Amino acid sequence: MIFTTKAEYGVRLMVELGRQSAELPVSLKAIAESEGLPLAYLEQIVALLKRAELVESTRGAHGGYRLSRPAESVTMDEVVLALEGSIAPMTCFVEDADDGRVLCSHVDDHGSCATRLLWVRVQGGVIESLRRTTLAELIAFSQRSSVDPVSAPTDNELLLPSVA
Amino acid sequence: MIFTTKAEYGVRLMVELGRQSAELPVSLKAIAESEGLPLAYLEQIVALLKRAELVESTRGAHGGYRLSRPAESVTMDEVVLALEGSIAPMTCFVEDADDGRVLCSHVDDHGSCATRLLWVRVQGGVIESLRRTTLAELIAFSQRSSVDPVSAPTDNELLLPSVA
DNA sequence: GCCTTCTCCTACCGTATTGGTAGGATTAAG
DNA sequence: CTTAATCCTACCAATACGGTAGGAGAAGGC
Repeated sequence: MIFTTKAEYGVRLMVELGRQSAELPVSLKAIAESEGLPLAYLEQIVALLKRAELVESTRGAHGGYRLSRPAESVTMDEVVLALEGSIAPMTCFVEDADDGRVLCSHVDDHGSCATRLLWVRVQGGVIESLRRTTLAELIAFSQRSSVDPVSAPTDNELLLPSVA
Repeated sequence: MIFTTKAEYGVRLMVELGRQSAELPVSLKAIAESEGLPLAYLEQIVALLKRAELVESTRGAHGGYRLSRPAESVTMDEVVLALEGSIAPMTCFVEDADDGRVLCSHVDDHGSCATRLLWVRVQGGVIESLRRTTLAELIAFSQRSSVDPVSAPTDNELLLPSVA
């Protein structure tokens, strides 16, 4: 599995925020109910989004969360990165902050382990497909399928960005 | 993390097999020693590769494993799929064998959950980057960097297939 | 004021998966 | 008949995942 439920719930949370008008904040309770997700867990997840400055909050009664920026300018690699912490294909893929070297258990024998080429490409593929997708696209998609479930697009259709 | 050590060790195992001449089999013990991996664990992993008919084995003394096909014709999506079982971005991404429908906890309210668009694209990105890479490429890469560690290519170089 | 509705913070916890070990049975070469 | 290998299956410790629990602050409504 590539992503955990943090990414799943967090993205759905962002979509729900985007469906509302950007002015008045939405409470987590409302989102938890409409999405059928546990409130206490959503609280932890939204904290990650706030730390990344993807959402803003107002406390107290009638408070809640709203998007910091318009959904069109939010790319999903930002969102998923904030939620998952990193997008690494493999445990050994921990970049050292100093020199950016990729650590690997097999680093002493060869210059770099044989699988490095592969994981770098995979990581690139994931990040690129995330970056090509904006939050606005997901919001449009969710509205489309909720209004008319029958017109749900095929997987092939999904692979092409709707904004060419 | 996208992949487990099964994929890591399994790919390295395939690379080691490819480095040898394809005729005489290589024992797991030799690979375990040269790669510094636990033998008993490698046995389980190579069983996955054998089940997928990516390697063949001969039992008894002087036995071992060898590639079933030339490394040029082996794409890494086959290998990783055999090792990991599936390449799914999310828990809800379990295709039912019957109708291929993607299950999702949120499937009852909307036609499909809002994140489906995103996960389909990510899955496509991963599989595509795996499929563009052949085992032969990894073998060539491992020989290159073991002979001359200094000439290790940059990450940008890695992103482009060496066979255009 | 003070009650309610929110965000915010942190500690805990059951369960499943991961990353192995252990022990043996089977097969073939010398 | 010993040795070197594949094969098979059960077990196990640690970690991460997916939450719960319980509260402490902040802002409106009355």
